Amino acid sequence: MSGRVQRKSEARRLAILRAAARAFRRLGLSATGMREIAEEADLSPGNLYYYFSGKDEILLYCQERTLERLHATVKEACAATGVYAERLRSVMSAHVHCMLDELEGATAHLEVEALPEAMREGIIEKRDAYERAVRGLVAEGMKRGEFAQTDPALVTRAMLGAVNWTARWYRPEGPQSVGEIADSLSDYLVRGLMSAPRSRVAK
Amino acid sequence: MSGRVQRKSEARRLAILRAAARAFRRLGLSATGMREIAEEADLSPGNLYYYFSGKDEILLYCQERTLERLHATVKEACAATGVYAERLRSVMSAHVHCMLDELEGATAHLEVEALPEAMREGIIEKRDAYERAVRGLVAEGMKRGEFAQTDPALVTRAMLGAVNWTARWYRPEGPQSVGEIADSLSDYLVRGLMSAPRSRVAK
DNA sequence: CTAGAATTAGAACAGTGGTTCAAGTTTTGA
DNA sequence: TCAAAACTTGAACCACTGTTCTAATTCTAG
Repeated sequence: MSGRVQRKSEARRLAILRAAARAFRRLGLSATGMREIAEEADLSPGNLYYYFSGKDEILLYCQERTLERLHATVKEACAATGVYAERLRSVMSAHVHCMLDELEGATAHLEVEALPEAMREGIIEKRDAYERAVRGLVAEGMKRGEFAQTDPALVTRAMLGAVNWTARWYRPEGPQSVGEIADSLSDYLVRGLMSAPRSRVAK
Repeated sequence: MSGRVQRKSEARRLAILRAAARAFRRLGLSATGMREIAEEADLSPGNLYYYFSGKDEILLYCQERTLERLHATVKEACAATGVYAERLRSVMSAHVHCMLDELEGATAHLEVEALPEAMREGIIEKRDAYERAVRGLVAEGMKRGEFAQTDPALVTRAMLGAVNWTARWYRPEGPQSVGEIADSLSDYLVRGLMSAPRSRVAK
């Protein structure tokens, strides 16, 4: 039976993708060459081409994997019940984890422009779908009066910018854990949506 | 007198830097080669080396210029009087303008890692000084009770992330002007700081 | 055990992009 | 007007990086 070998090969592909994601996160996308990916995945540069057609494809799969994870969490939040504030918080928190977690943290999806024209379309569609879903939560929360009335698109982009940006400044050796960052950050981002009476509390 | 020619040369250097900043913003940093910069600045590739020692130096000056502009605005806000909410809003708004404005918009400063080791230090110092100043406004607003008590560092990074991210999605042909984006965005970001009683307004 | 498939390595190739250079052209100052 | 300085050019150079290729090694199935 060839199922065995195929499964093993599939696992290897995944391992390479994870290694690539690590390398991208550590060195930055443009600074990470095939040789670095090979090094991180423990195989020779030429061997990468047995599993993937090239760097572009590796990048493509990295981005797809991450976007699918993100989409899964927001889909869950859409289906959930409860106040929108809590749902949005969970999405933002998961997003932070998705980028910073030791093992599966990924940042390659932030640079869509690095993909060749032909591959971009699908990724952009997925990314937009995610953004649309988040915006849906924001908009619905506004409609219900739970959030203040503002431009949902703009606010959504602001939130996503803030969480995406964590990849730039987060350092594992820092004082806060990923979980703490995820909590505080999502807290702040959702608080800005609240339609609380703007009472200015002096002193 | 050689003052005349020197002044003209200096102006040319500036024009090149602006052209480079435009190219960086339009094509992305790593996708912008010396040849593109030359094209945008209307001179030959080789000629760039008469004014700058290389691409690294161009990038360095681009980043310095932008950081100095940013620092100037936050310095002003620190010296100003009035509520901290308003001061912070003005800083965030200026930051957005600094990145998106038609003529002087710059984004190269977002990629410090692209600089060679030797040049990084100074830029990082400037960048951190800016961040520190913004954080100072946030922290002081908290101490005065104007803002809710949270981690100033984290919130500051969230705000900067949100404004920096605008460079990724802003399109000049979009429906909103840079000014509108700057206003709405800084509004949202500061609202999240407010220590309003968390009254949940139902329905 | 062995033939064939699957996998791997490492050298060589090719395009790209930063940089250099020698030789021109324009500008300046006397 | 003329020589020196300032400026400009375009081709050539070179290191780097994605990729290909061939030969070797490992694994699988009968």
